[in-house]
Amino acid sequence: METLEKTRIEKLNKLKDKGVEPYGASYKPTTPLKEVLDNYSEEEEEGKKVRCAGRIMTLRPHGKAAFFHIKDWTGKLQVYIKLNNVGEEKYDIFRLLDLGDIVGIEGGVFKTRTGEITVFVDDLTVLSKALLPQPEKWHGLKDVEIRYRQRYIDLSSNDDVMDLFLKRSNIIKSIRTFLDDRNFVEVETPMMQPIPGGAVAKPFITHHNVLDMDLFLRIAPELYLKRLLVGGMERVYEINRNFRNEGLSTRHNPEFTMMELYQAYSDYNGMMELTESLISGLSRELYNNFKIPYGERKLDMSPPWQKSTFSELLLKYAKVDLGDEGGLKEKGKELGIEVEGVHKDVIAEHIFGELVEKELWNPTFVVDYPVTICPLTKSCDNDPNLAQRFELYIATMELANSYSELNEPLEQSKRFHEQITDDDTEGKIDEDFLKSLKYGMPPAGGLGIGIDRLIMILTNSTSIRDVILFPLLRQQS
RNA sequence: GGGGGCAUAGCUCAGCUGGUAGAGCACCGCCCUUUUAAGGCGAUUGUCGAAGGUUCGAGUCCUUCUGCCCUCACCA
Repeated sequence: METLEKTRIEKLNKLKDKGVEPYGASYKPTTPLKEVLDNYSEEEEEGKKVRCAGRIMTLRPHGKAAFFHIKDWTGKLQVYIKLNNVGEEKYDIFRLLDLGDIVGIEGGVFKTRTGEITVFVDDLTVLSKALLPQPEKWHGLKDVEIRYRQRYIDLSSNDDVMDLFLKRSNIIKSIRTFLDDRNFVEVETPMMQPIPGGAVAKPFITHHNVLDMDLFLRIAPELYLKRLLVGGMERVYEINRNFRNEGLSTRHNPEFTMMELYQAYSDYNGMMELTESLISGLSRELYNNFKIPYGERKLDMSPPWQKSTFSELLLKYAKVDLGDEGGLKEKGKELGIEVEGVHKDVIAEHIFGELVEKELWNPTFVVDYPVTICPLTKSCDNDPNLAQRFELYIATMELANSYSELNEPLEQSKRFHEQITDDDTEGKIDEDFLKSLKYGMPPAGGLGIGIDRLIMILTNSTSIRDVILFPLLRQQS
């Protein structure tokens, strides 16, 4: 409503009339509010002066004095302002403040008779006058559409949302530390690629004007990271966005954050160890426990994690043998899956998605996929039809994907060309990548972890939109 | 794209079988110098998502559209 804004603009002008600059410059140094609360001790700190800044969240005026809470991203602190103490001029300025305004305060710390640590204001500075009101203090902001579209209000009014995104940042920091400790280096590879590769997905297309050249937002960094292996960078990782022009759901956002890493002289077994150590370690770091809540249930992240082969699980939950083409087709038809002219392994993959994934609750490594659906993966020594690949499932979600990387150039070339005729995808092969392999890529383990999904698991969020600051929504008309 | 649900004040929500649009908080005015969902008194607050239709009369019933949520399909 317009009048709410209007009355605030009037107050803004009154502040200006009083010579107050309502949009202050720097205000330093300030003590984080949590620190004020943590450091307080009755004997020594009574009356100790502090300087703090934050947004006014509650306001309880009592005529010639008032209590209010200010909030910063560490916590909430009560402030007491009294006419006698700050003088009429300051107090009149204070009277023009509203919920949502950002102020700086200076004063002595004390405890009220109800026992709350409070700052007794000596000086007050207006740092930002808010023209629109914050959501209601008691219920906060619940409307998910406003929460996603105007995340700034969500963050400022819902503490748990702020906590979650700070947690997200810390998790990613921990991942970096973990990898740095294992001597990985972080790199950045092209987000705009002339040939989108490294995964099967529809890309976004964009155009470079000066070069008059179509480019694709990357669907995966894989082929570039492997070039770095060829170049001799033995342990590389990248945490960055991938873009896939496909549907949206509680588990899919068109741009999402992926961590991909490659470790020379390792293989998918090495990647399994790394994955388990990383993710179980994160759950312990966050919860001090391997048993963590997710949705209505609990997840048991205690290592070692269960390991099952693709075909075992297919047999167990779909009652069909990976080698039984007829059985797979029949099962596929039952489930309404396209089977005509489709390779049996692709059918198996779909059946797996339909019947097996939903059973995989606690962390499970699914290993040894049919090689036909793994064009970038080395096949198993004891069975050329199986690939040295695992996918990690947690809470029925595919969370990670890993291979013993195929480093044989001629075989890689052959698989690319076969895949193209099969899939009729974009029809382009990254020939430079194939060329790079001919210079010799060390055997290596590769791993991709969907970071948003990992954050979902670790923060008990059931929608990917709750862990992405600005999820994609339709433009409002 | 298919199926299901939702949209009422700035926010959180009521609104029954169709009969003059409500509450709490916020906002506005007055009182109040240790309160904490401060309190007391008073006043205001609306394109009921949009457009059509049925009806004497629509927030309510019907149709279409828009947006969001869930779900299925594609995928990670």
